[in-house]
Amino acid sequence: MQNDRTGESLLFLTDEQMRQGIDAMFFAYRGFTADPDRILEKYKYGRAHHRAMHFINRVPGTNVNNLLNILGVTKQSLNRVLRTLIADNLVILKVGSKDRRERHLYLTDIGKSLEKQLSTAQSHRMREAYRQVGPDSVAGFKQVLEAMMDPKLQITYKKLRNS
Amino acid sequence: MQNDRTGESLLFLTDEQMRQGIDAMFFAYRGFTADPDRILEKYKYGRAHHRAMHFINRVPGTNVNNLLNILGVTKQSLNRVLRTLIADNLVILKVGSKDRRERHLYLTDIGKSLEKQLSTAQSHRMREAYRQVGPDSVAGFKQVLEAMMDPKLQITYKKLRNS
DNA sequence: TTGGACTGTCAACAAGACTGACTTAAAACA
DNA sequence: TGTTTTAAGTCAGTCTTGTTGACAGTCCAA
Repeated sequence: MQNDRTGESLLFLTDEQMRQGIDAMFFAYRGFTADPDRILEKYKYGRAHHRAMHFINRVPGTNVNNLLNILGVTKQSLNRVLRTLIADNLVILKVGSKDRRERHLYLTDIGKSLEKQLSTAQSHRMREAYRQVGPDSVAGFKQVLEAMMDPKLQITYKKLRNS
Repeated sequence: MQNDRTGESLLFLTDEQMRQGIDAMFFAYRGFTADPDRILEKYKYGRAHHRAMHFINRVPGTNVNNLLNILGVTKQSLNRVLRTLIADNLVILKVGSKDRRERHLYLTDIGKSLEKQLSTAQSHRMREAYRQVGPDSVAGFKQVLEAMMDPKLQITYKKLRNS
């Protein structure tokens, strides 16, 4: 009764407290995307291009289908973005050697350098936030985020950490 | 040297660790929006309508300019959304009594009921995540989110908590 | 060896964001 | 009082990013 306040205190989370959490997610996500967005504007790319580059970098050689599952968009939506990235020589396609239906995606050196620029900007804000709050809060932050994901994406997320 | 690991351990956050944080924010935000999105689809509304309703509920009687600052979109963008919400009798405008140029925004009873439905769905996932990780992690989660906001939105966020 | 399933591409369209220019009404100022 | 500023709404046009549906090439198993 004294300890194990976990269940107890959380049972009494009010609507107001939950709404504050919603506010926080919304405002924080705007901060999260703000810095890369400014860079992307200069290159006439959008957030979709950033996400594609981010995850192609995270999973080099991924095929299109796998990337679709990670991003959660339709084929056409991704395809439009990939076409411009390929045309601009930021991404290259390689036909699968085992299964020639598959296209494997890689960042070129130019692609890697833009991705680096974007992730540096995005990480900078996150790193500064981490520094302000300290490691224990950071651990809590990641735990809540992970618990909020759809189960399938939770698995994807764990795979990204291990690869 | 033993304690005060704050600076020390965070100085050594690798690129890989930061990229994991980026993955986590992206996947968690998809979870965050997934449940309301499913409800909104039934009513032929979008995320923009949800955000407007959420913050009109948070700041009843807000004027349009204030809502624009909170949402971070343009007048035209918000106006399109407000027009449909007003036409459908989810939101009402009231001419300001002090300054008759201003329009104050309120949810109608119908609006409140849809907002309640959306926030219940969205809170449900968050509450479950909170329950899984416990109160300390939740505190850390909120601290990091707050630290990631733009300074202006940090102020807005604090105001929402106090009102 | 052929029919079904799978991988990726392309065309057409819709939602929701943006900019820029303009109007109307009301308040503030000088 | 008359001019300027502010709040809100509107029109027109564009861009990004999402959607569905049809199609082409490839693999594999009956």
